[in-house]
Amino acid sequence: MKNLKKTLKQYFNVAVSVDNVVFGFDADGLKVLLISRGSEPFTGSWALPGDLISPEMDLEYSAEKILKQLTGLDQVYMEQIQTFGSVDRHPFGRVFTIAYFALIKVENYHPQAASWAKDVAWFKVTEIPKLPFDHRDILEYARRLLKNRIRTQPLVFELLPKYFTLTELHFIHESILEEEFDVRNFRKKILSSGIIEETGKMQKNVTHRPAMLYRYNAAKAKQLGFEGGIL
Amino acid sequence: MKNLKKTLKQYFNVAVSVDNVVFGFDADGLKVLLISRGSEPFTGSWALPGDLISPEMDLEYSAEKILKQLTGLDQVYMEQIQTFGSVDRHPFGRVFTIAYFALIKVENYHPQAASWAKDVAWFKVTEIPKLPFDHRDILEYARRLLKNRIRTQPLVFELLPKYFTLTELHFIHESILEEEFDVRNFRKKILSSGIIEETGKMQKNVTHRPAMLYRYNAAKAKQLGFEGGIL
DNA sequence: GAGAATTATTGTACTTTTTACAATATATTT
DNA sequence: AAATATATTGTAAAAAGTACAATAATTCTC
Repeated sequence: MKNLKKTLKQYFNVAVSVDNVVFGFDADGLKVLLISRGSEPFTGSWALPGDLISPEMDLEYSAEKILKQLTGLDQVYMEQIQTFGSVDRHPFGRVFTIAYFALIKVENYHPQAASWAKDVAWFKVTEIPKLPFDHRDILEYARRLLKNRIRTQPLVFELLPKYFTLTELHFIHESILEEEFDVRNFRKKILSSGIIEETGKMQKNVTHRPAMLYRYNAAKAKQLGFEGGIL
Repeated sequence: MKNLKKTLKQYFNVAVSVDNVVFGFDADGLKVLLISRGSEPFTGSWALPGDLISPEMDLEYSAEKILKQLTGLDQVYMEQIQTFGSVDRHPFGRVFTIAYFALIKVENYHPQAASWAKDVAWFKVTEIPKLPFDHRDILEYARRLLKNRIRTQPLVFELLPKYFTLTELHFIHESILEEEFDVRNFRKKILSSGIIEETGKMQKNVTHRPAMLYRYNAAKAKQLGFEGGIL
């Protein structure tokens, strides 16, 4: 047993971190939240928000905590996407990182300083600066995953405000899927699915014909089980 | 910097393991490979094949190595599925485990002893014994993932022999999806997809009308990009 | 070797879903 | 009042999905 313990010791010699890919959406398209690193290594570089995990903290909780520190938001849609474990991905030693993605409504977003973040900013997914570690790979992986998920799960509603127009819904699908959809067919399909409902309200302060506002009907979506997805 | 190093030390105090969910398929249905543990903790218990990762070994390589030791197989379809990181999932300390699934052709399988496995056996996915750690959760997660993937990716061909009958292909879909498909419609659809092709060969040594043997056409599947999947 | 047993193979009509395509409506601005 | 900007709506044709049952080819049994 003594021997076993000694052997074990060499394994308990690595670290694990969490990195979050935080997606947001506005009139400009799909965005990702990056921080300017406040600690070594790569201090000052734009990077995915992440941190090492304390040995006494649960994995999920660690991911949520980072997001909370950064955005002040709780109860955000998060999903674990992949663990990256190349031997040399971190200059300080062997660090596995577990990537999560989070979808937030930009309207609710309140940036906050964090010990590990000197600055925070949204970047269009098509205009990402050079990133340290393997963060670029992680981000691309997250984009692919989001793209794959979006057709079969109602994730877009995590990114849109509570009330939204069909045009916004249309645009977010086109942004994420990088593909165009016919206006009439899109509306027909989304409306006949029953997962969104009219609110009776209209768009205000726009310089053109105001659109009707819709809202997501989570109960209906759940009831339908979302077989086959939205589009 | 000295201070930083000291702080870091408390993080480099965890271990990471890999656990593989190895699926196989035969006339009985979908199977999972379990080992009888050869080391502490839970020695002698049936469990998922897995091991701690050495700090100097890449993640992917670790997962492949375990499978190789166990089955003698190389170049097997493997995919990372999820990382499990509850604080108390391992009695020896904080151990994150990264789960992979592997799909193997039972015909190629040659069981081998490994230091961490006293015994190896296939279990029907519907008849799994009590498992240690959170292996039950991992297994169920893998089953769900396989079920979701199978409609949109040609994974079944990783589980079937090189030459197979349409009845086998039909049965494996029904086994994994836990759902029945009409024989005529199934055949019509799979054949019209173009991803399998006739071999001209027939089944032999069967006690009834022999079936035609087909083979997967990977080139065609790739060319089609598999939009929409098989079923 | 005739009939039984077992699995393999095939088509058609109906329903549903997807696709292609363009004119009109409602608001603000000039 | 006209120009500008975006919102909203329908129809016909094609493709895909669904429901459904009879016949064919082999071995086995007597």
